[in-house]
Amino acid sequence: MGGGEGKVTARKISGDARAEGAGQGGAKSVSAKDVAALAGVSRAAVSRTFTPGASVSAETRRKVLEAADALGYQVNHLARGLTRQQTGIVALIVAKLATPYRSAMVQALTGKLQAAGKVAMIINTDQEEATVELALRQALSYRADAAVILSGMPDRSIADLCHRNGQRLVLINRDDSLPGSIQLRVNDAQAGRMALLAFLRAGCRRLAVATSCDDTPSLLARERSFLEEARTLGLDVQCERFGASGYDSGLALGERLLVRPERPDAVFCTTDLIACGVMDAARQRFGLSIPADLSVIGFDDIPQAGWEAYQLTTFTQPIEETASAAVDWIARGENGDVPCRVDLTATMRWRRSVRARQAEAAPAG
Amino acid sequence: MGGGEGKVTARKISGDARAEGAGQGGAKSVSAKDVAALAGVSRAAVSRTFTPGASVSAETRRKVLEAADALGYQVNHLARGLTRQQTGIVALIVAKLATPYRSAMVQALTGKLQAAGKVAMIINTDQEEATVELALRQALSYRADAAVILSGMPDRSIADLCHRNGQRLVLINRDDSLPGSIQLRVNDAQAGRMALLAFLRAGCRRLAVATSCDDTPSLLARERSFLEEARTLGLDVQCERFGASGYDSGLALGERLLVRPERPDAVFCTTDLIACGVMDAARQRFGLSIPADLSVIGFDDIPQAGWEAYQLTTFTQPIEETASAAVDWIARGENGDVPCRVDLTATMRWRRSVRARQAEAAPAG
DNA sequence: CCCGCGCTTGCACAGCCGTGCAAACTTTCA
DNA sequence: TGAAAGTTTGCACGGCTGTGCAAGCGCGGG
Repeated sequence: MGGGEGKVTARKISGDARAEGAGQGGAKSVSAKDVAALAGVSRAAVSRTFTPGASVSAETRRKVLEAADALGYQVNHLARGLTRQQTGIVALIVAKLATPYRSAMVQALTGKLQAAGKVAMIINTDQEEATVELALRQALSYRADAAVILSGMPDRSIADLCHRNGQRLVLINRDDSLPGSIQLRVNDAQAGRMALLAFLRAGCRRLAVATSCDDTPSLLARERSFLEEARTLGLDVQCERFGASGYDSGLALGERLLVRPERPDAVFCTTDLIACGVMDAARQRFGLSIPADLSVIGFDDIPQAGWEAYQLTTFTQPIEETASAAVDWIARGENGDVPCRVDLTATMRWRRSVRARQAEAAPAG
Repeated sequence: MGGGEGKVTARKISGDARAEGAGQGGAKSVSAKDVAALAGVSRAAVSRTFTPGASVSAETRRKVLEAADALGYQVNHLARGLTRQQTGIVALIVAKLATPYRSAMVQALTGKLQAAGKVAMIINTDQEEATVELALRQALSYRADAAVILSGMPDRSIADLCHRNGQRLVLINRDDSLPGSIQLRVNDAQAGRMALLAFLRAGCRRLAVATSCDDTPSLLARERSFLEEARTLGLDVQCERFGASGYDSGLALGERLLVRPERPDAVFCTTDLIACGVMDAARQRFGLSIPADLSVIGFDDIPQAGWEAYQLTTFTQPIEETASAAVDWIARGENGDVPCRVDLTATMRWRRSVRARQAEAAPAG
């Protein structure tokens, strides 16, 4: 095993591989060693060529790049992540990804992460077995730099585990505050109050809330703030709760609400999907017209809310801002252990699902 | 420290690690070495404990698991991927993730990949700079076991690169066949013909196609098969093409088509989103009623197609089957270099956007 | 009592990369 | 021309894991 040139690992790789990669199986990927052998330099030279700011002569660099190109070499980020503390991987923990709001958020996050030189790994918690805890452990095992939690809520002990392992946590609209994490929140409570006021100004009197059985903090905050504001003003509100927060639930909620003797003339839906269902129930099954007979306000401003068939007045989620805040915090890195909190605002988006102000002044006017 | 039933005191460790972590950054995660030290065994014993089928005594195993639990140890998948040939990472290359069809597909893929012990990495090609080539190189640099291409089409040379590096390719509805890859296709062409026949049976005579300027193979196949079948039968079809394949384009397409003197009474839309736009244009801007005045058929069967406001007759994408086929092929591994192709069928889903058969017999019998 | 056998366990190396350090080389200046 | 300064390069190690190999250990059988 002398230092003789018998160590030719990359036996005419260039020619062979170039000619036809279909040699056989070939599950082995090319490494820096192969490139070094082909270029006739040391492996360190290869490494330095791909490390910005390292000292390599132009000639060596050229040879290395040439060989790398011929072999199709890509630096192994996994091995690089071993020595560096950064893998560049960010785990996105999410359930019901196919939902319009969720998918828009994931799209924004993946795009911005990529622009920041990171890469997103999706961990799906749709199956019951896949709890948030399991998801976080998986993220940990891939040494993700950070994990973004879009669904569910991690146990405090698991969060500690992440923190101890140097994995930072981004909580989007979760209500607990954890060490070494950032919390991104939207003004759900304020939105609930604004919705109520909007209905009152429009002259609506028989108010209702349609929401799901999911106990997501955001949904609860929207519902509660609406109800509380109403109670403060001495108004009664019918509240109906059913199923998951999707279109079908909205349909069912609409039927339940509109069949009542005291038929509501305004429904605040905690989700746009629910709102679309309620609107369809009102129109198709009760022959009501919107906003003349029924005013509806939703939340999220999903694309469908802007469709001609709905023209739903709603609250626009600050998706881009949220994603930017998350990615900035992740990319910034190293900001100590103090939990950080960022508040973002969902702004009201007026369309045509709330009737115009009535002649008579609203009490809250 | 003798090994005499060392009941590991979790509290002490945790406290220690906590303190250290809080000291500064604490980006270091716990490794097998740490666990070995705490458990009083060799590092190899730790490794074996977490390797199914390896030889470890019950006693050692217990000590290791206890220590691992106390420290919150997770096997480093990245380092494991170094020695094994498998990283367990599968790259999903996708643009416009927020689209209903795409997000549903990604949800299905991530779920099934996870169930198969893999994990999905999302590479977003929305930005112009992020071409499919770049995406594949990134996948390569993370040593993904496979890459699933949902958008765009890789150059042949890049595909060769992947192949040479042992990265397998899954092409979903792409038209090129590449070495070491699997191609999943849907019967777009058949669907186009079926749509035409459905219109004819319903007694429609003034046929039209609404599609986008995207040159996705699937969309082209749907459009062309519809047009060709019509020509075969000696029928004339108006074809309008505009923008990207989203709702807004559908709205615009509807306006362009319906303003014509020869107003169509049937429109085949190559996408459900386009179909929803066309329907809304017809109803809101031209006061038409569907299906009495206009029949519409879409493609994809996105959730909105089933909403009360649309009740769109369309073709159901075999999303679950496609995802299963992809994941099965990926998990199966090692199936030689011969390109593989799987054909799946999108089945027609009848709803209420095509009018019932007219009394007079359609020419196509 | 001794030997062989099976189970455990530790050593050491491989897998891939980045980087400190020292040696070798090039360039510049006196 | 010689020396000093600066640049480039290779060696070797560290980061984390899996695993072949051989040694250690306990145990049953002759």
